Amino acid sequence: MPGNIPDIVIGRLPLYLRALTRLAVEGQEVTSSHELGRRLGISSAQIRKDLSHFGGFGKQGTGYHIAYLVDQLRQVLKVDQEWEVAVIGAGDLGTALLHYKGFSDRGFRIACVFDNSPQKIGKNIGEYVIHPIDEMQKIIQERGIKIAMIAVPAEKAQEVANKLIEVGVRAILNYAPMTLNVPSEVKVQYIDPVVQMQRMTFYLT
Amino acid sequence: MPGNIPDIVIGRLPLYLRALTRLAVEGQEVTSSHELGRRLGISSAQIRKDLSHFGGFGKQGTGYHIAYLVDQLRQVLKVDQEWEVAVIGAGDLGTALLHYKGFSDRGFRIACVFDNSPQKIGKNIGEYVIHPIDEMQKIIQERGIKIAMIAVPAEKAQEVANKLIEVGVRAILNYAPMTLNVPSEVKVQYIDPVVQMQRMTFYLT
DNA sequence: TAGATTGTTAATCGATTAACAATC
DNA sequence: TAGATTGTTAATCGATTAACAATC
Repeated sequence: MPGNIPDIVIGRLPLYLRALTRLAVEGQEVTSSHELGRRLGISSAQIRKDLSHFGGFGKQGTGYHIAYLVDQLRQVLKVDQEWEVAVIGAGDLGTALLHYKGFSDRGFRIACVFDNSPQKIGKNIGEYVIHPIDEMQKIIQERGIKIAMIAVPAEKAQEVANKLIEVGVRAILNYAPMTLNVPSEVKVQYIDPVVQMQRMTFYLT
Repeated sequence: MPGNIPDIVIGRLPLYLRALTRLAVEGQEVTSSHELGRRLGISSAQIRKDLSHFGGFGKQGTGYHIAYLVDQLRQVLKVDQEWEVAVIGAGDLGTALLHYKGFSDRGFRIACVFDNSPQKIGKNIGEYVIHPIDEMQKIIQERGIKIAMIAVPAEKAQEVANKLIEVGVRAILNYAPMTLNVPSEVKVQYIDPVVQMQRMTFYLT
């Protein structure tokens, strides 16, 4: 199925899931493509079209049962399980990621953290011990970890990525401000706050 | 000019700028749409088309002079100046943002930080003093700040955004995991690492 | 039943790519 | 000159939207 579904559709599903979860927390049980669209700034037609790639989740006349749709979307996105994630880099950003409480109920759990600084190796951050980067490949391979977050300086990011891919990592969230070169079977997502701010300044007067 | 240029084109310019800056650091003086495209995983035709919206920056047969193109892109994106940015929320994430050194040479400077916790107000983070959130509107208005980063819990994000917009903020980088409701003259960009990871798990076997 | 909303088809809209004349 | 690469046009491709029959 993945083969014929546009990536741009997959990209919106997590937003639907997030908004639906929020509606559920607010105590609502049923919603419609119109209501969801209004909340997300997306047309109702697009939401129905997107969802229709995966099946008929709604009922004519009434809409979508939120708990059911959440469950289905979790299955589609494969976050009805908990993925172990490795964090590379224990600077300010790595530390913030380790402290972040928002991963666990959305399908992810940070499993380990690595850094190359002798001052940091062996130290604790919350419940985590910082491992030396030399042990990165061994540990990731042993645990079968498929997802990593790169929070190292830009100059080291490509090298780290290569090593991760070598031992089976297939999804990388890259916080380093540079484009990574990876084989086609590896997915990369980027977070660079400066890029996102530069996308807005153009519109400022 | 902004009116007729697709937003998706604007979205790629910061990536071009970032890659070009990197090439310059590596000591290169000239590049081509092919080389840039290879680095970014974008077709050369698309790069030429995107740039052509703003003028002819290259020379047939030779390509683009990097320093010149960097300069032009900075002007287009309006990051040939330094924008003051307000940070709302001084938790782990806010702290990481305040410590981050990568803003200043790309057009931004954090000007002030706000939090509502009595334990944090008045404390220092690096060179910054944490201001009470009650002073947020006054300070932002006085300084004429147009850009803010929201790093508060999801439940508070909409309220904070409303207050920011009230006093003139026109660009928001939202780290809270929720979609904001804003008037059309305000730009919002989102950073939610979980959303980005959920965009990759779909493709994992 | 009357009203509401889905899932889907066809039409529209917009973005990407291919190709090439111009020219450095 | 020969080779390379731009800027631009036209063709292709893909995504969004409008509309509506089906039906809860």
